[in-house]
Amino acid sequence: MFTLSEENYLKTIYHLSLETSNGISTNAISNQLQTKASSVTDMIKKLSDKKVLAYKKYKGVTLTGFGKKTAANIVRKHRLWEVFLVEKLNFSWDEVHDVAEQLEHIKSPKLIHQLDSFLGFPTHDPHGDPIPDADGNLKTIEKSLLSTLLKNECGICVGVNDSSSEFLQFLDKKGIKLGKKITVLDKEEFDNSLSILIENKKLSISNKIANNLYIQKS
Amino acid sequence: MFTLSEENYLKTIYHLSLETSNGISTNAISNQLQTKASSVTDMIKKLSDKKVLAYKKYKGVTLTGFGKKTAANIVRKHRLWEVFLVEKLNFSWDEVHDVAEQLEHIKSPKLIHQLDSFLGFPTHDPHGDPIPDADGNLKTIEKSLLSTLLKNECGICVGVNDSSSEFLQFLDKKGIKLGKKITVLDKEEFDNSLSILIENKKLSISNKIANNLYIQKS
DNA sequence: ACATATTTTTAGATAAGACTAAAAATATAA
DNA sequence: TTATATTTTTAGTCTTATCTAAAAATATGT
Repeated sequence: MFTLSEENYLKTIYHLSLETSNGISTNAISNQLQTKASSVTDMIKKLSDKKVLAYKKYKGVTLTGFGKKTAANIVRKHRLWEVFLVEKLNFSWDEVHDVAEQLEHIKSPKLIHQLDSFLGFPTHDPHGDPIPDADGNLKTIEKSLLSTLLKNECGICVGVNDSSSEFLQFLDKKGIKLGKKITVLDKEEFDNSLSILIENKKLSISNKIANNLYIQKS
Repeated sequence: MFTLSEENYLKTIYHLSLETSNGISTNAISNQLQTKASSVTDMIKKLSDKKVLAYKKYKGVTLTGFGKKTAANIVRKHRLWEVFLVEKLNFSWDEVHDVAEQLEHIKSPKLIHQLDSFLGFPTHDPHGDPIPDADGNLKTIEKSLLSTLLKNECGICVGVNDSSSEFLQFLDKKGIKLGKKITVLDKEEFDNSLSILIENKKLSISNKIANNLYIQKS
């Protein structure tokens, strides 16, 4: 069994592992968790004693198979709870993160199995992120940043790269929702801003926004 | 804000306060929480510094108004989650306690408000215990232990005194559920056992059982 | 009422998880 | 390749919540 802290480290290392194929450095972890590198070293030792991390001094860490599964299960819980909050309790997608951050640590296999069933076995959370299955496997879909689309290309909005409430509220304000079709009308060389079409409305989108919206090309 | 431990002490003291009108002794708390008396003394000091307990050395503690409200809110969360688990996730009433024990510590006023609404503003948990309202007020109903009923008296089964899974499973096996009408057909002087009628079936009930079932007389 | 028993508190220790400061290892650049 | 910068680890400290053992206060029984 893992403590709250151990679970938070595991989850962070899991997320970092999905972004890089190398080992995860002490500093990368401490940046993410807002702790000091020395605290990370301590925890790394504990987690590698518990067989969830492979660790060689000064060489960073990688998750073991067991560690990957354990971490994926925490992420699974987090995302299922997010679906619950949005679908059943009328939370908006920018309000769910902090609560799910707490709920993900509840220990009850039956609870998560029943919740999954109650929600109709969802495959993605409200931000478009995939929900790992009970074995910890992730089904990733083909998606591209909106900023990589060329003029006249189009696709469905399927996810966000930044899930801060500021960004999500900005999207709400602009009427940009997951599932909507987006067409790139024009690209501005000068500042990499885009002119897009969404639900018959023309919008001007900065590069910063386009770099944080995922599109499934169609 | 209160830590997990602080919340558990508060909740325990709250429950003990409902049973006795006196101050709560250090030993009573340590028995309930399975900790040592010295640990209780430490925590009592911390909680009285935080203004939730009134404390005089060697004299036991009582909850302040603020403490009572804080504790009632934890109990409110516990019982709402129990309703959720039984009504929405198909848990049985003997499976909910340990999970609710974890869920009660989730901090989100919106979550609990929305959950309450989602559940249709329930007034009692699956064991018949009243759910404190958002201000911490408890509405207690008139109820008596089955063992105090006289021959030929009857009433509705409205709660349990012992909510261990052993006892609850025993009730399931006997077909005794909350809401059912129970009539005392006979009382045995020798061992204080009862002969009762429930749903047209005659059952023999030991004194131990009758001492743990609450009846609303009718 | 006084000796004994019980309860409660104090004092000091431990483990987890964080920290700071300094040392050691590794990476980078002239 | 050698000096410098960066990263990581070690060593030691702090806080929270627990513990044991002993001291102090209160309660009980004859």
